[in-house]
Amino acid sequence: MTKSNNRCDVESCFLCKFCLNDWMPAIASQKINYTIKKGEAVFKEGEPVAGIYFVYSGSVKVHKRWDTEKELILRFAKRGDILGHMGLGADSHYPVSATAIEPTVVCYVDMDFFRSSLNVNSPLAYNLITFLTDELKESEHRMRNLAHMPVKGRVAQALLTLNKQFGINANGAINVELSRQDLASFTGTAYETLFRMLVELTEEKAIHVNGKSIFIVDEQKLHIHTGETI
Amino acid sequence: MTKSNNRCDVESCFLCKFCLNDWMPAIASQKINYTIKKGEAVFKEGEPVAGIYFVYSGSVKVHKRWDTEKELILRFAKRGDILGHMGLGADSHYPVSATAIEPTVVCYVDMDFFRSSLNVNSPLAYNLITFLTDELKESEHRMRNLAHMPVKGRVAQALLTLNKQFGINANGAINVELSRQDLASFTGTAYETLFRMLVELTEEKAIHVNGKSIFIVDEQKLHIHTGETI
DNA sequence: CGTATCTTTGAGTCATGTCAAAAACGGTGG
DNA sequence: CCACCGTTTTTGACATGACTCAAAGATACG
Repeated sequence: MTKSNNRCDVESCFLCKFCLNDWMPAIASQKINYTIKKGEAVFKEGEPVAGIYFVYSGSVKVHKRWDTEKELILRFAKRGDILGHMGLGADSHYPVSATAIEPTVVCYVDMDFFRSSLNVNSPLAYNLITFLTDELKESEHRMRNLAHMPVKGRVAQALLTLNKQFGINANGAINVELSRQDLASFTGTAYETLFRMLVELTEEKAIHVNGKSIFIVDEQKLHIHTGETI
Repeated sequence: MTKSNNRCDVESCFLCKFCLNDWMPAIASQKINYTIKKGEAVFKEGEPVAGIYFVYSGSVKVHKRWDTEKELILRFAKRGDILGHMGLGADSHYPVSATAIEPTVVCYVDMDFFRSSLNVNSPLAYNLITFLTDELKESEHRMRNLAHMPVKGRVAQALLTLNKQFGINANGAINVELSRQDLASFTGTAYETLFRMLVELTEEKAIHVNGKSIFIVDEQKLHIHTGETI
């Protein structure tokens, strides 16, 4: 995790939207950039909260461990996304870990400073409220799916989510390099089970797998398993 | 759902904290009270968002359905708690239902009005941010548990949560009247499975069941199943 | 006192996790 | 270029936790 002072300017980042305005130069001056290697942590579960991060480039997985050997990946963050906002709550320890899944640059703002910015900048606060609400919605949605949706549907759901979040690359494959283990953790299932499901979905011609690349061939067939209308 | 205009004054409600101040009489004037019968809905999944609710008395379950026959109870709300804050997000439809589990009075504020209050009242916005963050934390915690924790542990966890939220009554039992079906839905399991787990926990002398009442006898033994240090 | 609802128990099935091992792959150094 | 080693993928067999279905008690209710 190496430090630098590049300014960042991300159209989709709601902090940037504010800190680039003339009337909020204070935030910009507080920003620090960190470069993070693949597999390296931005912060770890249980650590005291230092600040809040915004992804400038690369991608990060946000995960929570269970029983030393198992983990659940809660979400992914890419350019423009926030990390560490859970540090805003009552407890001053991160309840999750954030680990880069490819070389990543994040922009860091001290939590006290961010907190006071919220108090003087209501559009920023309002944007954060909308963001948190949508996160909560998504989280409760996935919670219900974990409770009631069979694994195959959850795999389908995970692929659709990744497709939406990362888009497709030049070849038409979902544009993330994600290990099978991580895909399993994101689905909330065992490695081998995930594997079998990918084979089944391939046989149904819903997806096509080539090495690490995954292509969504027929979105409708995935939706059948999620049991959700689009 | 019958309408009235009682003023409410709930120490633990963060809206009340603001709307009782002289400088925020506007909110108070906008509040409407609704009386809701047991089993009646405050709002239903899929309905267009009208406003935000605060529980004045009684208790409400917040739940999300799956497949017509199954549901997951996400949380409970009692005196002072918010309902319908998910309406603050991008989509203008409630993603969950809220149903009274006992006779309840809620206080209603129109969403547009609440939104504009947030813009002019930064302490209110800041409080909401803290609240949403803690909700999100809790939600992701339960998400991980649903993915990895066995049912017995989740039952234990559910009982500990209920104990914490509702406290105990004069007899020492957890102070909610909750159907077994609802307890199962809160745990994210089938009715019969929940039942067997309650029997097992009773045999282990971790809890004691008497009719609908549940007593926590040995909190430590419950914690063993949740696998979490206190 | 009959009907409906909820509780309790039993038995069977199935999905999913676990374990183990073979096969394929990728890199490294001689 | 090849032999070697570590890692990831792939497959098979198995164990079991949890859900389903069904039916018998119990309790509430009108």
